[in-house]
Amino acid sequence: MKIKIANLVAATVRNCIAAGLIPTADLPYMEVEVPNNPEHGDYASNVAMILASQIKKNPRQIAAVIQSNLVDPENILEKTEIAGPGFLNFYLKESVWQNTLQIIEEQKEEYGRLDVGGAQKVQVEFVSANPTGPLHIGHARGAVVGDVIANLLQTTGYSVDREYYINDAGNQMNNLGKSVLFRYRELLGEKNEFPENCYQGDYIKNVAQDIIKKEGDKYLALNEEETIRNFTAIAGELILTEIKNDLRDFGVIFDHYFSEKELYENDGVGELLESLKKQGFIYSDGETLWFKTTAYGDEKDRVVVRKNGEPTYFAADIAYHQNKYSRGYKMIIDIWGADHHGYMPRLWAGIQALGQDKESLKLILVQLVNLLRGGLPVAMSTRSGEFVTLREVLDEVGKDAARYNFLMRRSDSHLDFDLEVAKKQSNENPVYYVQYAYARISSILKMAGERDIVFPAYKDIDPALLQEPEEINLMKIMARYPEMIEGAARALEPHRITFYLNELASLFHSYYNKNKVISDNEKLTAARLFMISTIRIVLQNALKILGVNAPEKM
RNA sequence: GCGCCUGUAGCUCAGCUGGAUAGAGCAACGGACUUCUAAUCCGUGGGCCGAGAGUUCGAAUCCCUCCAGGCGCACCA
Repeated sequence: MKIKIANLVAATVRNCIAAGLIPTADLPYMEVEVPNNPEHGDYASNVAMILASQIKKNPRQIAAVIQSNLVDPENILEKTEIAGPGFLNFYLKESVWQNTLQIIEEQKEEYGRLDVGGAQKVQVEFVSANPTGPLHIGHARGAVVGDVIANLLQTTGYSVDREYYINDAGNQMNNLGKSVLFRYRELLGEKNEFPENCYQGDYIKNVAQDIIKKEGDKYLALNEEETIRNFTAIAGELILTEIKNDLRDFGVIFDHYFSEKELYENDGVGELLESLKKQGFIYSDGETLWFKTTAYGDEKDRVVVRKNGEPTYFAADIAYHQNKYSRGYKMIIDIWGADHHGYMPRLWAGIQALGQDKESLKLILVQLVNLLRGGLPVAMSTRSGEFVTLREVLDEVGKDAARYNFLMRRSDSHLDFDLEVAKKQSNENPVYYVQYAYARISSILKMAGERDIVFPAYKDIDPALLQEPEEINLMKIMARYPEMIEGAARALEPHRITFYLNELASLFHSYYNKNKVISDNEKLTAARLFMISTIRIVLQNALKILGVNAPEKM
């Protein structure tokens, strides 16, 4: 709808320029938007003011010229007004809004599905936590944000893959194996001091226990180095399986798990460094190899091969991103914890050295979660093993409330997550507010069925009966659903959906309290049943993108 | 010291990439269940948009300088 108005304005301005009514000017970049104040029309445009500054004329005069020459081939305008400093306000015919009821009913779960992406290949990489311990609350936010961004892009016509990068190569994995070995010995009665830099969490004991159960004490007699390698592999495998299970129960399913280790095994890193060296991006200071990231705006160059001959994480990461591009992705989205922001210029430099456009790699920072319980901070420290796991959050507050809570804020704003509030089934918890609207509609439709009221077809209702202000507003906001989705997808901002849902649910609850849907008036009942059914469709489509359930009953 | 993010109602946050009189939820206060679900609704109060200068028809939004909080500044990942 917004696009229709924009096109209509653009066509009019072009006509006016061609007819000499407006002194020659470029067709400006202009805004068509929904005004804050509904008294300013359904849509408003600032063209006249933009043109005014270009050609130095009174914006209201220009607006008047545009207004009197408006072309409206589809006859959707009720009236237009010139207001304020020179806004053009457009009021649309009610039939336009009523017509969206039919569109929604016809398209059902397709309503809001767009093809702005043109099937372009996109990869979203997220979570990517080291398999050295279970996922905790901090990973959960990134998991939901990544998942919903992927859903959004999918629904707007991109071909999306979700990928998890397994950092299974560094020395933190070696520490994991070591930690398990210590617990293993401990459980088998050997006394030893547990080293500082090892993982303290109870899950390490569980892994050791598991090994004892399956293979007994045979590792006590074996070579330590080899045992650590074995335990690393076993523990990594077990923990990764747990991570996958947690994510699955959180509603997050990945298409690929990409192993850093395989990158080395296939010599991706070595080949990459070789080719970058030929292009002059790599130099040696005699002991280490440096990447000239300053060539692309990084504040200093970065080491890619250490003194001891081992490539750094950064080297592997460039190779990884080269691999991504080689798989044909046109847009690559990485979701990171905000504590990694210092790493951004480095990676952008890396992919530009590969000949890729900086714009093709979107780096999204998700701020850390501030975990509370009843208003008081919950202490968290990974190393000591004191942290709230994703599993505990799932058990305590459930998937829907957890996901919704993480989606209620812009991802670059800090988020307080209060376990007590998230768990409460009350008005403090917005997820229920939205779900309740869905359940209420379902309940009304069910009631209508029980009273043998046949659900009407669009041709059998008279949408002009929907004259209540709340009804008009409901139709308007539903008509804007696709625009909201497109905006959220373009900006990669999932939180816009929760705000939209809250508004739609609020309008519905208000309407519900004021009006009866099922009444003695058969025609009115039919029209209202039809409308609330379309509300239910929109609620369902939006909730589906969020990965939150839409319950028939609550 | 340098860099990134944040600063909007008592609290938690939106504000659609520069628009018109800055909005929600919670909390506070007062009302509405014999009714299609009260996990709801209706009403009332509440603001130097961190501060100061600047850009222009127009700034919470953009530029600059400060102030405050968070996070980074590895041959860790």
